[in-house]
Amino acid sequence: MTMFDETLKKIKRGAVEIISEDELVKKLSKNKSLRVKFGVDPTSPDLHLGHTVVLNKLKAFQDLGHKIIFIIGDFTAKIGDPSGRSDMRPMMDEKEILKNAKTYIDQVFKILDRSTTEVMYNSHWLYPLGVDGLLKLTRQTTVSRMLERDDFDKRFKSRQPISILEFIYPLLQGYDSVAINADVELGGTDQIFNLLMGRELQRDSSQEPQVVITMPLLEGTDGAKKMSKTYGNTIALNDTPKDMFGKIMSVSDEMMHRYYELLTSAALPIIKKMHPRDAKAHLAATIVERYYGNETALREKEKFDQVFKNKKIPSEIEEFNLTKKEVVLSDLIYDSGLAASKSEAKRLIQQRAVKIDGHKVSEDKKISPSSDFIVQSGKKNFRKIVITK
RNA sequence: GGGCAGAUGGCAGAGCGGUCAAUUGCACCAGACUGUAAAUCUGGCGACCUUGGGUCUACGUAGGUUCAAAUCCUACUCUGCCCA
Repeated sequence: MTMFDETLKKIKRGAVEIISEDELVKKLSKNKSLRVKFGVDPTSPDLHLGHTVVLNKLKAFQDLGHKIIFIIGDFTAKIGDPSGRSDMRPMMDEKEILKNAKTYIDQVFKILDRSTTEVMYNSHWLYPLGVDGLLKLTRQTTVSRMLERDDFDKRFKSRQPISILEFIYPLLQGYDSVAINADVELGGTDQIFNLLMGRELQRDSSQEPQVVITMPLLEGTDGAKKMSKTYGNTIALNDTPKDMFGKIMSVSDEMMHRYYELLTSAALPIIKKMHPRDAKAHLAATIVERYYGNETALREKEKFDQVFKNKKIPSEIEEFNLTKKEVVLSDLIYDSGLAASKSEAKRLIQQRAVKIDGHKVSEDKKISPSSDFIVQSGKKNFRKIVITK
């Protein structure tokens, strides 16, 4: 196998579609550094493992000596990408967008190499574009072409609203490619339409159209929908090591293999032979290690075993200062943050989910503790109650 | 511009004058079991209280009818469809 074949193999690994492979080969064989575009709209402050599927691929490009153009869609975030959506997005506040953008960049560099990455904000060219420029863009495509899109088509057929604004989104994302003269653009499979729009607009501006590479979408912890903040099924890069580990452990056995496939380079046949619990623990440790280092990963694994396998009380527990001499247990549970409301606290007691120092509590009652103690609600929530006067 | 239909809890979606804090599914929480926070089964799932009971807030918004409204009426807002 030649060096070139090796390179191509690295790029193709895991990719769903490359449009077109011939063009990619042509671009690669020029032997110059390619401009690889990746854009994200900072609609929420956290990147999650779903994003890393593509980020890992970007890293691969980077390792091969290419330049990553990381575009923060501060302008497009205001519109909201309709891709894969079944409803309209709310318009976002500019301040919030910029705040999110900042945290995005920090997180992205947990994976990408800072020195060969260029970060750009698409408001830099989209604001100056103006209404004239925008109208010119809108002439490049037609309503029926837009309606060919699966997500729009579904919404149209199920009589859900689609605003004109959403039609404009793909044009703006496509224009980003023109603005930075992209050679390659990466994205999830749900992005295919937007990515292709870039090719079209580039052609209209007599640029060489970008090669489009799509990566699979990672399902969230629920195992059904794609990982997305809106569904609340994410594992975020900014999650604490504990949450990250725990969330991966809560994934179904079936999903675990999918995560292995898309997030690690592990050999799948070997994983399938492992005991599911051990395989999952290994996956969790591998991913935590990537973002928090080897030591933290080992520590989290130990803590997890301690709490869930051996059913012991964890070594580190959040503390709550109790100032009153006497307190109703349900109030204490609510005050210390173990329950969202007093009703819920009472319910937990009724369901025999509450333990004090390891002993099940059967009814709500006033307690007047003389020394510190540990309250547990359910299997995973602990609080150390510290008496303070 | 005209006509018709719709807006219900985190989501989907019942209810169409009192028995509705609102069927059901998903999500979520808990219990049992286990190989883990997998799977499965069971229970719970607005808030507050003097808790086998009571009070308050909630079915797009604002009013109205009624002893009583998510359910009827009016206006408004938003959405879809049809006509122009």
